[in-house]
Amino acid sequence: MDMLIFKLEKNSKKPLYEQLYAGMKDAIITKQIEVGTKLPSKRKLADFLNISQTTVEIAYGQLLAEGYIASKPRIGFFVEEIDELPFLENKQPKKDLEARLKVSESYRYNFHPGKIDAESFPFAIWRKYAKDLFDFSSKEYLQVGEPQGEYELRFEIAHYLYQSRGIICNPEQIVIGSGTEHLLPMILRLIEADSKIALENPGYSAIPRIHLKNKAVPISVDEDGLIVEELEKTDANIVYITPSHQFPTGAVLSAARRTHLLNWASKAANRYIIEDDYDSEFRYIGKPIPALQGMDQNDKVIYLSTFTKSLMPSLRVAYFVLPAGLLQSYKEILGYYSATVPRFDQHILANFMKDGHFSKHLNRMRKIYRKKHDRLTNTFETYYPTVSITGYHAGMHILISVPLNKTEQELKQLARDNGIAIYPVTDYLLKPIDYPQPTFLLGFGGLALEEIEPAIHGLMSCFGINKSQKKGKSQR
Amino acid sequence: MDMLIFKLEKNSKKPLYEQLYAGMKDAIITKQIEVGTKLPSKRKLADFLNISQTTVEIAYGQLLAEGYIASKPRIGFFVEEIDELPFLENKQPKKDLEARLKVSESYRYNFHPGKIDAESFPFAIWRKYAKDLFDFSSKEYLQVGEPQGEYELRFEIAHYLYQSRGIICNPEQIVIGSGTEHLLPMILRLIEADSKIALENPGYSAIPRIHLKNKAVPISVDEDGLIVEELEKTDANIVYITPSHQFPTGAVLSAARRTHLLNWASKAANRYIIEDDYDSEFRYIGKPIPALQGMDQNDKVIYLSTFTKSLMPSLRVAYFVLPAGLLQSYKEILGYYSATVPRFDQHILANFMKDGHFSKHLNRMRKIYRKKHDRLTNTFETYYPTVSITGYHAGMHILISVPLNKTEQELKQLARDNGIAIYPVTDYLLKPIDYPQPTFLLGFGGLALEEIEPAIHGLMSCFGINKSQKKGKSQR
DNA sequence: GGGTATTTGTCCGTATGTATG
DNA sequence: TCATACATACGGACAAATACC
Repeated sequence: MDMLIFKLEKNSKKPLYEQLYAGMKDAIITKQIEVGTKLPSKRKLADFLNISQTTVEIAYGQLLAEGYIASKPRIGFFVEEIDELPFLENKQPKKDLEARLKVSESYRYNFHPGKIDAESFPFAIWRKYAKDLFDFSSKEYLQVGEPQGEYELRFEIAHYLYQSRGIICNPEQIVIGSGTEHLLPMILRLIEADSKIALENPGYSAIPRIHLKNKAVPISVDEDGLIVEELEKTDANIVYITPSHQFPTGAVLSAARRTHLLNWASKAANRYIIEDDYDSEFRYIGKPIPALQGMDQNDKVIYLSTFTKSLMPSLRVAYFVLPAGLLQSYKEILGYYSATVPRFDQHILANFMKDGHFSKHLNRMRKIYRKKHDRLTNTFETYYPTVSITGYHAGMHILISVPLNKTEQELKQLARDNGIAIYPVTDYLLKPIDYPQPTFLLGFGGLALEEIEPAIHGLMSCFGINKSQKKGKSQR
Repeated sequence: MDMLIFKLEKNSKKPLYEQLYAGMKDAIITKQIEVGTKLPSKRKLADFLNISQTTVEIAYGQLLAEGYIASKPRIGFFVEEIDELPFLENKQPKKDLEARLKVSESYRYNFHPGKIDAESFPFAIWRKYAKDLFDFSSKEYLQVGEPQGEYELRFEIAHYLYQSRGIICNPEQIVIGSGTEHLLPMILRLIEADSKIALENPGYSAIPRIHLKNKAVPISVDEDGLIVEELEKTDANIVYITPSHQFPTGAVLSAARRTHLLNWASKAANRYIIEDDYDSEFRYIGKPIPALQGMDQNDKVIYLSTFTKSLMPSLRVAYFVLPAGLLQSYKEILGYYSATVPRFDQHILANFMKDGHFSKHLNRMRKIYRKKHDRLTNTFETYYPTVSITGYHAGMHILISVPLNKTEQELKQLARDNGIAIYPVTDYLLKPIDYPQPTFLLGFGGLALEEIEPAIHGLMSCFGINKSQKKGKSQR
């Protein structure tokens, strides 16, 4: 005991027992105390160190719990044999974490379509819900949850879908997962092993890559959305579509095409429509576009959506709604899959929605994004009338076509060299399309309102496009 | 103390101590607790109810002040004789909280192999880290994160793997995702489009279902683990294996087989080994089994693991470590996938690990699970010597074979009718195997230590197996 | 060798500091 | 400022193991 010299600092921010615990653990690991040695008794050590018995007791208790020592009741504590790991020497060289972290985000202006307005997110409220959850949740939440996702969240989603999208479903039809990219393969497995899937061209780029094996069929898109007539000519039996705001063109599937599409699906048992409603929450003019799912009478539409845009990308919560007819197959084929979103997060979100914060947030964001959207389009219309804009009036991005003779990749690089990130539409092509002019996606979610104008001016100036002189009205 | 069931609601407007006080007072008045009974100590009760000692103290103090209990310093609190008040009849009817709670977990004893010991989880610490994260994290965490997962978490995992599994890798090789079921398809896509995968039989049941399309080849398992000779005779080029504790048999892949397997892999460019190290953290005798990955010289082993058992299932964090040679293909083929675990959770876990809580927790849990494991095996050895046990000495489950002439499904149903859930090994078969006796998995993670003996007695009695008379030592 | 004092881990009630809202 | 609750720390009571006489 004499050699056990611990420097305990009573005024340290670390509690006494922690210091004692750490010191002894270290001594044991480094073999300063041999295996089998009897440790000084609680009282002895407490006396020696001028601390209380309880303090020693807690420290010993911790060592005991972690297996460093063993207790023989009424005899003493003894140092245990530690499973020695032969490779514990020479610590791993520390990587320079800081340097690494700087790499990712270095753009002055980033027009990434996946960015949201983080500044306007009600972080304080979310934090409160998160904290409350950890305060009040039971340990049951540590165990594995329901495969389809927590009932409470599915309930809130069903409620939300009914209120804002006119979709009638019950929580049993909803399946929660992390990200549409991961839900889609599940849906495909559900429908049929060797389906042939039709995709919008251009379209959400991750999709074709997911399904290289299922030979994907590209279908063209015009200003009325997916060209259903073209789909009919193929032998695809599944179509993945973004009807309310086609990604990336922004086209809305016309009413005629909607009924046409539903008819197409009803003509064969193995035909299905996967409706991705990823950003329908943000629509700035006219009435909200009802979901295809709501018009479907034949259990043909699988509705897919996500909180990525409407809340935050990092939460990774997405879901699909199964038609009643597919519920049984779901249970047989996919029933064993565990939901991929941590239960804690599911409940935070469910509580957040239950108290109305989600709808409130959507209403707020709609206004904010509308302002950004208007600023963006107005800036182009006012200063750069030669740049044509498509994909108006909804979502969190638009498409611009610039009257230049350079390639999209050249222009993209040019912009990046000037600290501006833009995204060529060709990145989203499954099959080449000849665009008359270089065309880019501009996502405006991640830019502050005041940044939008300077960002556009910056972009145009590095493209060599000058401001038009007829600078009439500035913006609404 | 066991019968003292209080329903404390943390989010009630009534303070905790008030609820506790009222509950105890009620119990004393209604004579549910006899006069003179020693109440549970502050610590015990606080622990049991998951509240602080002080809270219990205040409640006891109030009871003390009102004369319901008396305090014997340093001995305990004792129920006092109460002048009975005649007008205190018919309390409000008991809420059927129990009924509601029963819905989800209707088994008295559930031997599910996926359950962990939630009671021993350091929830308070986890909660602190969660809260801190929400307090101090920036809004940047709302945006989408790195595809492979947050660097900080990958860094901690790399460190952990080095320290405890002898695996040398850097964070760039690690990919984080939610659940091994979702990571596996990614790995398969990475390696080759039309690989043929070999699986252990019996083995982790979700795997074959994931890969119905890739024709899976079952390979038998004996007491030394996967029979590599059998693998060699097939044309499979990928093998999925659980070397450190075969699921479900518990066999450890022998040293000879290990080198044999690595040799097999080195013989063709497209051969790979997927090493699932799902529960290697818990090993109760002998030295830890080093990972195959550490012995691999040819970039043939993809190491796969998860926090499901070592921390909690509901977090859904799993990861794989790519050999350096596959990094380039990863970036090309899978680089666009977003990590599926919410960034918040990734950072909570990373911070938790950084401060050493994860290793601490593992050491603690190893001890706790060892106790349960010993209790489980001792009970069988002592009372039911005709039941043979396999899959010893590691993990969170064992295998038992019962000397009965009924089918496994019959016995399973029999047990369930008696409120006990057990899991037939045949549920994990890819190809039928004839077991001489009905064989079941018993996962002991989710049962409290004290529940284990009664659970076994209950199970055996409904099977009609009597206790052996030579009840020598009860248990160690 | 049997009784007794001492040592020991375990359990306990109490007190104080601190964070939160 | 106050109520609530948690973390930390103190010192005594108890019973079993041990050492001593």
